[in-house]
Amino acid sequence: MKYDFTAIEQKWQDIWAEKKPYAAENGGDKPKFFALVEFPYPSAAGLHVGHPRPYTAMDIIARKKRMQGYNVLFPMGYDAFGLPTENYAIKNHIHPRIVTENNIKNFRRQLKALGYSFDWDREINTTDPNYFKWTQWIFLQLYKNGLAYKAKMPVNWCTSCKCVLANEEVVEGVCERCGAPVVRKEKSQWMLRITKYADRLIDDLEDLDFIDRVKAQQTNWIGRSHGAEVTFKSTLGDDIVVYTTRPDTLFGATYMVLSPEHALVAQWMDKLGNADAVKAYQAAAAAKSDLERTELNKEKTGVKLDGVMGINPVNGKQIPIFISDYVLATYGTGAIMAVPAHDTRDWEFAKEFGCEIIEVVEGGDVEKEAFTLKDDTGIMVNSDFLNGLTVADAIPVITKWLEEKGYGYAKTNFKLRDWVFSRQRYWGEPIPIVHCPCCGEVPMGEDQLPLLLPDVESYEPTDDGESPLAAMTDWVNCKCPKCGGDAKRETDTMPQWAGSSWYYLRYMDPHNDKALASKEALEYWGQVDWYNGGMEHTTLHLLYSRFWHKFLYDIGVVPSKEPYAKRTSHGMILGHNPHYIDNYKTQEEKDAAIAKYGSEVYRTAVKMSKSLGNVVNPDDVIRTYGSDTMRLYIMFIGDFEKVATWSNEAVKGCKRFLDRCWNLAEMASVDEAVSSVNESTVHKTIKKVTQDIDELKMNTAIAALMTMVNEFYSNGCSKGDLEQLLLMLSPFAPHMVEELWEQGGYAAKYGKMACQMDWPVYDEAKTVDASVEMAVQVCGKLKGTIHVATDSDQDTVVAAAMAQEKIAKLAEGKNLVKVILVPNKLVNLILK
RNA sequence: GCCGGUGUGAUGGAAUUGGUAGACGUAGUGGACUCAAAAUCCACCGCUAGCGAUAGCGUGCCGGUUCGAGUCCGGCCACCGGCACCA
Repeated sequence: MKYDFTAIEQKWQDIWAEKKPYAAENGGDKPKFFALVEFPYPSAAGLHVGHPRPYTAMDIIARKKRMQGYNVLFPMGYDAFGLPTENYAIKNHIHPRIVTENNIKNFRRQLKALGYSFDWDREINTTDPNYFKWTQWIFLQLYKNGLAYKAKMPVNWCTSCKCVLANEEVVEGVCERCGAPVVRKEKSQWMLRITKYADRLIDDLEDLDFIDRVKAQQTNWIGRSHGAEVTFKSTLGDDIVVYTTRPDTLFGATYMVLSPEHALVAQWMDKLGNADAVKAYQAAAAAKSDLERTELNKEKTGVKLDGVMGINPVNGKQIPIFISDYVLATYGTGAIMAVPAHDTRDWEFAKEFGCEIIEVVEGGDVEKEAFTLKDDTGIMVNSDFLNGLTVADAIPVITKWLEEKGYGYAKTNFKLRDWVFSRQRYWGEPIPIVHCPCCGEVPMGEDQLPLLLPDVESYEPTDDGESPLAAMTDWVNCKCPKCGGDAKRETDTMPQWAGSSWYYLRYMDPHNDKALASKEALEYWGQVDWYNGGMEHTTLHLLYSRFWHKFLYDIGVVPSKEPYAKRTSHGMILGHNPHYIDNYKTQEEKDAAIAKYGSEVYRTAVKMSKSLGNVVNPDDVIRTYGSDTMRLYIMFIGDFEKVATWSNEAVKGCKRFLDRCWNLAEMASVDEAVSSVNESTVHKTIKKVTQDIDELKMNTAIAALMTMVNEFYSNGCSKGDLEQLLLMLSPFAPHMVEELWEQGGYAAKYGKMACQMDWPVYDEAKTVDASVEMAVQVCGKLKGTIHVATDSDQDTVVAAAMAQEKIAKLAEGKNLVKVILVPNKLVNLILK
């Protein structure tokens, strides 16, 4: 029999579609297990080889859990709102709904071709009105609880997408998606008060089984710092509130800096001796894009305000006030006290502008550089009642003093900002708010949801920053839900992250039209037990959905504080670099490549991209080798968490392995028991594979299966041996296994598919061999090996070692002073 | 600058967490089968010296702890990812 993978894979995919062995029950006696992978954005390009990596890994886990007796929920859906679809639609004059439909069809076909054990009856789509009805419903709850609000503020504006972006979507001053420069623009925007959850989003990480780098990245992003707010007076009588993490250094504050946008600057303007210079600086700062701000962060610039001084509350000293764009309007109070002796940025500024530098912590040379250590090594000086204290001791003393005098109080600050939640685009969930001339902002009635998108011809973005929906007057004009008068709809839509912030809940009860999911389903499934996804979502989707979930918990919708019990992350799949330096033969070609591509030429692997021509299409791999080979290879490629480079050569090894398994079926003897020669191999392999799958070490699990097959080839193989192999292989290569299971008569024997069988269990006693090979070391150096009975005692082992000619020779004329025995592993003889 | 991570043969990667470094795969070499090739099967495959048994070296670099270090500690170097004037 030939291994006709194309026919076999189609056959079993059809059977699974019909018999639904992967359907999850909402209840029952079995323990539940909710395995989740990030649902894809259905792009026009189709599935990339990067997608199958996490999908296959979680599929293997889901399949094994099912075989271990769990009721497994392993769902799939599409995160289908978003700009690329809209841009594609505009370019090709096709409605985004049609584009989305086509893309989803293609994705579904590709996912099914990979044989994933998704419960397809639970498929969801964020652009389905029955779905986004509940996205809008959650928005209304956020609104009613004061967590959604409209505010006029400077926002990130992508010059190419013509749309605002969240802070999380701006990377190094450019748009995360299209790479165009991002500028700041004053706009009225919908905001979500994620900052209210900042503390909980950090603190609750502790109890979660998330990989450390995810926790660290979220903690850094939220950026909690502890310090104090201190009120300085100005000589004009105003309060200037600053935030500092170093209240201990207050006596070293020799000047103040306000951000150029600070309200006091405008207030003081007509009293300033140099108003023109101040205005010019403000204008220059406002014109800078985020990119320019980050690029220009070396040289400190600023303007001193003539005619006003600050008064340091600890000593009444008058100190100058500057404006400078190194102080951000959006963090803390937008104003700082500058302590040049102990802050690098203040020190640089002070040197530039000739400000006084007063040392208040001993230990550095503050004329040469700022001394910034905040630990116990520094002792306070020049600080009146703080003198002699360590920094750590001084902080509570000064904080208490400030509180007693009414000058300030302890304060915690965060880098995290509220989430800019509106987008000036068409292809997103409409925000269900009505603007009424009499009643103001009015939320739509929940019974009016979903608020559908208008079906129109043109939905192109506008240059003036208005949503394309604004031009659709029939849709915009409506009645106020409160007073019934003429009103207008909100025309901005929600960002792409809205639909994905709660999608895992919908899988629990995807067809419910009364609630986002029933109470019973939410109670039954509880949390996602294991969620795998990309690191790039750590401070976007993953953080956002934790925030929404906590809110839903607070209003009693969900029973758990956190959505995901466990989070793992996969590395990217790279392609070969066509411009790698060794690909060029002559020196001239190499030099030309370096000139053209720079340091890129030194990388062997790079991100796959159309322009580099190194993209691997899963469809091609499946056509050539079959999807079982594709699944096996993408798991065998390397450490799951690290980046890996696709190799068309190495795929063959996995195909060969499956061929060998296929041929083994014909070689197997009729004996239905596990054969005695293979018994320990089989039990060892069960142990190894069972453990490795749970730890996401699919590469070594596959290696163990390969080793076992190699053993079968040398020892011979019984039907019983083969049965164990098929069971263990079934999560990895489900199509071929089902076929061999059927052909080998196992299906008839048990009346079940392989995927419905119990996962094999090992007997610890049978994993040990009768004899072992042990290493013999002399003074820690390997000198030979011996074969002894398993669990031999020290005397036996030493005797066996000494019986070797080479060891005996080394021992000649020396005393055996010490023996170190690692049972069944090694013996180390210390000879002197 | 701060946070997180990585560094092992020609190559992708293993190593039960302090115990025989290089499992498994790819590439390569030799052999069997074949008119031949592919496929398949068997064997070899870290470096240096030697016909050989063998000896020496070997997990980015330097040092330390230990009977024993890829693994632990101290100090460097290189690369990757994230954040970045956050007071």
